[in-house]
Amino acid sequence: MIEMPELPEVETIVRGLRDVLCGKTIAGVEIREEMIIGYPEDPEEFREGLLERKITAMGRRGKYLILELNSNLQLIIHLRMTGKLLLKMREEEIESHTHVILRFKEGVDLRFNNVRKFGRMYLIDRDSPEKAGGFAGLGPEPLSSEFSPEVFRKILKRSGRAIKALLLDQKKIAGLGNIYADEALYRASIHPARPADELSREEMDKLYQSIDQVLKAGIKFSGTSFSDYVNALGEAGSFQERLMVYGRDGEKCPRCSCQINKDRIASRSTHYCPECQELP
DNA sequence: CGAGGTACCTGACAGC
DNA sequence: TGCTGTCAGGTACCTC
Repeated sequence: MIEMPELPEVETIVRGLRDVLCGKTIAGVEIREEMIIGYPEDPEEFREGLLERKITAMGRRGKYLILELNSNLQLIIHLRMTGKLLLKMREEEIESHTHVILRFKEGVDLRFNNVRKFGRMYLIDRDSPEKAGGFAGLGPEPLSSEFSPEVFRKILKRSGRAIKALLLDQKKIAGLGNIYADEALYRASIHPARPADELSREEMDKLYQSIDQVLKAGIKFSGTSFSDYVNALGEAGSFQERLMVYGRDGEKCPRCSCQINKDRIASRSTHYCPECQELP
């Protein structure tokens, strides 16, 4: 199981759940913590809306999971900081911090588990994405063809904000979080506090490539797990072993051997090498 | 529009 | 041991 998911972790979760859940019908919904339900406002409406619905497909957009249901409905899930989706047999003991349980006719449970209760579930009509939090306002999907180097440069040129803040802004680019933003900036040798519109064209293109590479590598290694969890398929993510700067403050930079810094930039803890990622 | 702060909530960990 | 303060991978909302 994976905690605190960014794009690669959510993608890993979707891949692990898709084959198991597609075609299954929701026979019961247990809401143990109402604040998790983001839409409809009435949790009972959420519960009744899900009953007898079949999951027809699963996908992802940014850090949101999408469960396609019949009757033109979508169940949109955002795990925020500590959310997990656990696939369990109905008779298995319910873990603490389990807030919503979808029970399938086939005897399987999908359990939404979330220590900090920041995560949300939205049941919406497919044509009303604006009801699912920031879902409708997401920027381009970084691993899709719509996200070209040209599109990326335009986004950066329109803003004088710190590049790190821009990378974390889901309205600009969907799916990057604090880990992968730091890792992408390190790979591109760009200081996180640099104003976005002051990067050279070469730096912008290098950062574009770094984002692509770090996200694909994250997916390849099934995401980053900081605890000894496994995903729905029983696989543990291992990308934490390949992080270059995140969580490695005080250690030596793999490139130049000077000490990795941890500072507060764009109101977030930010890891970088002061030597390779110099301010001009 | 953006920056910066607060809020949401709980647990882990460091320091005393 | 236990108290206190700080921190955590995310986002929404507020004010300036």
